[in-house]
Amino acid sequence: MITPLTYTILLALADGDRHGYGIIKEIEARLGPAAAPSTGALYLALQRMENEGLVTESPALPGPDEDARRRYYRITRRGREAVRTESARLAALVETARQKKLLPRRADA
Amino acid sequence: MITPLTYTILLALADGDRHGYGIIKEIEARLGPAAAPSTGALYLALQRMENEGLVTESPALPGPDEDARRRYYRITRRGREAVRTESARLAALVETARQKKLLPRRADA
DNA sequence: GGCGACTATATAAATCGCTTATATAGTCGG
DNA sequence: CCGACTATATAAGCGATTTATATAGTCGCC
Repeated sequence: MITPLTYTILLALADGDRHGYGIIKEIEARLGPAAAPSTGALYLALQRMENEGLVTESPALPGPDEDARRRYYRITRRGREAVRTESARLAALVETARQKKLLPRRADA
Repeated sequence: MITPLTYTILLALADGDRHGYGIIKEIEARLGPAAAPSTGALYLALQRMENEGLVTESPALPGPDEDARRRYYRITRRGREAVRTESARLAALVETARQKKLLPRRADA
């Protein structure tokens, strides 16, 4: 089981490479500011995830009109497997929550 | 944000009081053996959750044909709020995963 | 008659990830 | 000139889970 932060980061990287700060912005945009990790949590998590083989630093360098400090990350095959597996697990939890009437279901009570 | 284990336990208690071991069995039945916590994790989590006001020990005693060692737990109003809020958060994550094509959507590619 | 598996609760030690705080540094707007 | 934003990074501390262990009754199997 991957951690919630690991999952959120993998989800942010699922549709394209991003740099650390850009990951935070992607999470804010998709899930709201409350879901976004602090910089401390993010960069630590990226290091750990690189060691675990879930992401790699991409060789791409920042373009001339981008901030030169940026470091880009890419999801690996293992990372994609992990985010798929975890997504299925969460979908099962949400389905259980619906069965127990904790969430509204479309066209239902 | 509640922890994954806290969420799973609250979900198991959402539709009725259960004793500790019964919570494990409920999780196994709904989500598979891999999702079930160890006894160590469970009883520690129940203590913590009782301190946080998410569950209370119910005054109900085991019936004559039940194991006398059982201790029953009930979800509180705060616990129910917490599990609802977290369910909505997870549903948003799953929806994002679907948008990023990490999960099949019913009648869709 | 003993052994393993199941039911049932509980605690201790250790690990590990996150939180909070801090550091550096350039750019932009008021 | 100061605060906010972009951007990455590390340190110290906290807290939850993992793993291991303990106790104890019942049941089925060999």
